[in-house]
Amino acid sequence: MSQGKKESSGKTKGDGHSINSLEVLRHSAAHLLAHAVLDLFPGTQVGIGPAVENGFYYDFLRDKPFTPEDLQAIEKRMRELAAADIPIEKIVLDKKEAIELFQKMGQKLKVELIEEKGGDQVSCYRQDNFIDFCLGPHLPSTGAIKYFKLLSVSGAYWRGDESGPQLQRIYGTAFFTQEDLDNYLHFLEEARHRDHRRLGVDLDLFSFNELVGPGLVLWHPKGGAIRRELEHYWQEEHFQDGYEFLYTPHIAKLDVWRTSGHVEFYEAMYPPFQSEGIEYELKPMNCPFHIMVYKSRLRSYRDLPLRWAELGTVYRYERSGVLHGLLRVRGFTQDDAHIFCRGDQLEEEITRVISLAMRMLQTFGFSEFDVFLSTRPEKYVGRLEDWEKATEALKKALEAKGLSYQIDEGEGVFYGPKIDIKIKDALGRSWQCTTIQLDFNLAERFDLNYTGEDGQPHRPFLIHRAILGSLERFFGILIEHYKGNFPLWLAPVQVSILPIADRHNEYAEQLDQRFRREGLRSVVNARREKIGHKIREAEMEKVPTILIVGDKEVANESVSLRVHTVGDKGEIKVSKFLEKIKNLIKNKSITYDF
RNA sequence: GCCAGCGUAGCUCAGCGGUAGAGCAACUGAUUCGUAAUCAGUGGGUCGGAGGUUCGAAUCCUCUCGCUGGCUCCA
Repeated sequence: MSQGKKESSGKTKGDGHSINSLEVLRHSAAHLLAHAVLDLFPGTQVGIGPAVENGFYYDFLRDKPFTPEDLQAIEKRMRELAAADIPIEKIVLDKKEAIELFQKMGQKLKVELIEEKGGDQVSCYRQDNFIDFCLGPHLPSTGAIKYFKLLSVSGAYWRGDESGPQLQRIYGTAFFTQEDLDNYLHFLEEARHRDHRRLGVDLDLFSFNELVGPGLVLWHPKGGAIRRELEHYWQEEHFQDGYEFLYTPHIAKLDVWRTSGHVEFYEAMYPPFQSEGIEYELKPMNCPFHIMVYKSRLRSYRDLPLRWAELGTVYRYERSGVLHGLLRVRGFTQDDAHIFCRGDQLEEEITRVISLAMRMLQTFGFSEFDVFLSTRPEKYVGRLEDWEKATEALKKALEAKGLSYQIDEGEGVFYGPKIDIKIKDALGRSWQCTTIQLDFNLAERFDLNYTGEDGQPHRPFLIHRAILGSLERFFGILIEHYKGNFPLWLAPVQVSILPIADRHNEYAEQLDQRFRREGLRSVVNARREKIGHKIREAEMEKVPTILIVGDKEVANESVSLRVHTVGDKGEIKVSKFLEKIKNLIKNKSITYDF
């Protein structure tokens, strides 16, 4: 995931070389950070310190770890250095000179960088006693760095190499105005409020358990209600789009993963286990099973395309440090499908998948998409002409849908080109969900064929695709996107009925039963509490519609409707309420518009 | 997996070498009430786990498990 908060400064338009750009400000802030660290902790070596999407960081090599108190002290020192308004000047040195200079300062990492990257002339920036090897540009002086904050410290490998030394990375952010900084800090705060791990506990949606194991999701009844709706919706959309449904096992003989090549190439496989002397393996993917169904009989060109979908639960050994709530787990359910088709059907099939993806994602209220087309990498399998044909089909399909997309040249996986679609959530953050991938590898390894018009065997194209990605992950994204305020059709409890006094309980129960018969998820809160208390409880549970029933409502066959986050909507006839709520649910309306 | 930080009641947290605490939640009783917290009482913890130091450990040390922020990884 990328934290795609939009820069709000307006002073940058991606122009990294304008002196007024946020990028320059942040890069200079990174230098200021390194300057402060060297002031306070002499002997520290500096790595690299670039501006990044939402701020900047600088990497340091030092024996002792930085503590939160150190961070505070560093920030204080930065403010002092900024207040001193030290001029930042560019100096150009001979490469040899530069190496000697940094060698003398004990900055071995910098020497390494200069040796590798520096030309005959090496550009450096100096502010007081701090000198850095850097292309620039920078602000004219440190005084312009006013609105910044250090955010966190973490480990980072030198040059991203796991076997190399580990550095300490200090993250911070900087803006041109206090308002922009405040907005960003507010955004971080808002993201914390929306954190699906927090809301998962508060709303009783799901949990993890130490005994059960890390990365293994337990869906609670309320999360289960949401999943059930997701699955129904998913199945209905796929049925309407001509898919058929498969169910396949969670384990298979290791041999199938040998044939598929996973044993050799896929790192996230769990270790196999033995039974009756045969090795079995938990499935990390569904593809081989679908392929085996394909191969269960001869296929004719008339049979194609075949669109086979499965909500298939797979298990992948993700390294312990990468697990993250529902967004990165070890057992998850892909909304998977495999399409077997002829070359002449390719473009049409891909277009259909894109349409389906757009339709489904829009249903959840996602309206902004970033689309990426990844093309053939250097190392690849399959025939060049198939790659070209498939890549062309992907492009044409995107163009047919009028989607603007970015080409990631050479970034495709080795087995085929692909389209990835990222959605933007309510906070503007990007999440990858949909992926559409051609697979020349498995088609070959499993020797897939169909009989053509000519009576000869032909290799079908195999498309592997997921729309939501995985149910767990998509659930997590939805929780954050809606901030737990699910649209009516997804809300675990849709209606909370609150009798004012005991004598209204019977009426409340009658309503509840009637609602259930209509397929609504409703509950009665007959606790002997004041109505204000029960309203508070329902509001905190984020129940979309709250129905208060007392003497008046019993007499009128009505309810008093209160809509979550909106407030009191007044008295409404039960039949009218039912009609409206059923309509909102049927339309999968994002808002509750009573 | 790596670096760092954190694990005390269901939740949020205090206590940091001398008999385990608060608020909320839960439970019991009273209250029968009209749009975001009625009052009173009660129960609840091998202080993540294991070992060690100490007369004495939630508190100090070691190991381990889990979580968090990153890195790396996600053919």
